[in-house]
Amino acid sequence: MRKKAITIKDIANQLHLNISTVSRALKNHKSIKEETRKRVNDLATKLNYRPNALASSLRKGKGNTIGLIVPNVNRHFFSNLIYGVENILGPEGYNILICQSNEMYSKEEQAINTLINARVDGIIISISKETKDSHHIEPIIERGIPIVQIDRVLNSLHTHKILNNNVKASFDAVKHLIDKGYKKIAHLAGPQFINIYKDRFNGYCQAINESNLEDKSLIMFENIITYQQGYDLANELFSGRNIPDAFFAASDFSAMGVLQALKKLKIKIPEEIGIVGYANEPFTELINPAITTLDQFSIEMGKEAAKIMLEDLCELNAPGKIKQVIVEPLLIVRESSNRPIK
Amino acid sequence: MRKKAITIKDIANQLHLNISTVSRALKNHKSIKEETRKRVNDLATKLNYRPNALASSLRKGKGNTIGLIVPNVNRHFFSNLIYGVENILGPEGYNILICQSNEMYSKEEQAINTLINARVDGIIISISKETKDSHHIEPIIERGIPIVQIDRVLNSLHTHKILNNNVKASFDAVKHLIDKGYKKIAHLAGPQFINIYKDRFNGYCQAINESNLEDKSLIMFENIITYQQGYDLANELFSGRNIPDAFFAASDFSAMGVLQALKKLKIKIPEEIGIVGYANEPFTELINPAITTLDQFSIEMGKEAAKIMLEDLCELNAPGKIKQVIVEPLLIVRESSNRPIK
DNA sequence: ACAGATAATGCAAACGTTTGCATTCCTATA
DNA sequence: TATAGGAATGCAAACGTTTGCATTATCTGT
Repeated sequence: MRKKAITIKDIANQLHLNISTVSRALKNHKSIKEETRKRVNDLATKLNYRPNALASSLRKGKGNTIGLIVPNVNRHFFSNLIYGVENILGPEGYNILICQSNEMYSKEEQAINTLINARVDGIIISISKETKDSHHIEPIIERGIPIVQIDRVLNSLHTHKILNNNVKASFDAVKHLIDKGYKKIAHLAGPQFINIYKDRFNGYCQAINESNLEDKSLIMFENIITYQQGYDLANELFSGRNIPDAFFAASDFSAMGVLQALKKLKIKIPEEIGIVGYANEPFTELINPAITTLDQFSIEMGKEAAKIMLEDLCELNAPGKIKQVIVEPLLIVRESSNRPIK
Repeated sequence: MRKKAITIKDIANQLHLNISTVSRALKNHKSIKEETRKRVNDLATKLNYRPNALASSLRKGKGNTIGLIVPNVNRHFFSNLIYGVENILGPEGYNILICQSNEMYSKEEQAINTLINARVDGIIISISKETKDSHHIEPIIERGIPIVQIDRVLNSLHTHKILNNNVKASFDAVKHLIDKGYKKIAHLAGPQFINIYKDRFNGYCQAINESNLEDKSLIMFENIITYQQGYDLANELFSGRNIPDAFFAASDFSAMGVLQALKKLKIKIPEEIGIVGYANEPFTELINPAITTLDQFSIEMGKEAAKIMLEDLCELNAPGKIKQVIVEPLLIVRESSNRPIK
């Protein structure tokens, strides 16, 4: 039973003005007499007039909306990205259209179509696990829609990018473990076809190789990123003999799994075994011992993406100029790796 | 340098058809010959045609978009709500426009305006802390835009509501502690002007009052919802004499604070002191001892809200019929309160 | 071969703005 | 007094669809 909305036409009729005059009055156009402007605005508020953004967007050819595609909105890292993006773009008058890929290529493709059809002014995307080619992204580029890739990116795609320096961060983390006197450091890695996990592994390798460790062999366990995987692996390892004395995990969750397993086994952390995680999940500082980890500044990353988007939208960037922001994660040393140096 | 987009007009011209025919062909209208339908569709894909959703929405008077207003997108509970909503509404072809109030009335009001102007088909909202009147919500109702309140609600407002049964859940939690033999149960409460915290306090009161405890006095500490507040309070309490033997916290974070403080003090959990939190934050099951808590089914709540919205949008609901869904949280008993009953 | 029905397509208005250009109405100046 | 010039407003097209109604093409049965 929705009653029809008030339009500028209604206002124009009541005031015996032309719609164009009303339109201009509402936009504070300079060539409108102060008096009529007031009359128009007064009536508008009295009638509870709301401009129809759809009509405006259609006419102007842009909708003040940007699309955001993430694998999942409820994962800590991604919801922080959203938060950052919204915090910059919201106050600038942009609407945020949210899409989830649920880690599926097909849904990502669908989301892109939706956003193109909605005539968004720009798209910020963190790609799904399944995404290995940019076929579905081409239409965005063809249409000249500004696009920013964030964290999980297709390197081959020539777009703005916001990246974490996963290599450096991982290098720092492992270096820190070495400095603390750990000599046999294992890496709990994520799937290597995802750029961020690959990079974390590389950082680990570099640090080991550049070290003065006698034994520079790499101990890498792939696909250990959940709590349970970490927990099980630790138990398995410590029933054997050749055991590492430190873990650098590509995920806080697996680090947590290891930590809990070790605690049950009465192994002293950090005295006997050191642990470093990745992502600075909220729980890492709440647990005892608190877990050393890397903060990714996820909110900042979202903000950076939004800023670059904004620059593109306002055409502040030289056309075709590609920007790349590398965010340096910060090693947060906590108890789980902080043993006195001998 | 955005080249102009293909429209049905372009297709019509190339095929010497009328735009209305093209429009109908693309929509699989029955009165279009199979052959022309194919010709149209083929050319459309060849030209990479994308329907302009703005134009369509304008013409049809509805945009297949729903607005979602939450205090913060990156809080676990709210991002789960979003996840639930998106999971139902996305596949139905609805776009989700996200707004944050940042717990401010003014931003909430602004968000509502934005959404009305965008001509969303419906609004799902979880109100901010500051929101105590519904003045800013009236315009939504006046316009007959379907609205669903979720979790944090204005009770006085006659709208669909998705609620957690905070009273019952809290009652259960405290009852559980009593059953486990705890005799002096304190409540760490949130700000009492927010409905959910008020309800949790009420559930606590009821359980104590209905119990067989000798001492039925209520021990309530208000505004203890962060980790630090819980931590500090516990330390303060245990330096005195008259100390509780169990805590029911309205927040997992303060429960965690208490737990860590007690662990440092070498107090045995759950043998000496029992702890129950609220919300089933991820960390509650990762810590040792794992924290007993209440799962709110936040994703389910989002889904329920979306479903009711969908019913309204499809006019399946009798007009004016208000629905209210009460989600019953589930007590998840873990170690922190699970001592053997004497 | 033709009326009448049915299938397929075309016409034009409408959705609510924005905006370049045209028009009107003043006021100031020569 | 005629007029240039600016201030204020009006006119109408355009944005890209959708849709009721009108029109034309095709078919059926007699």
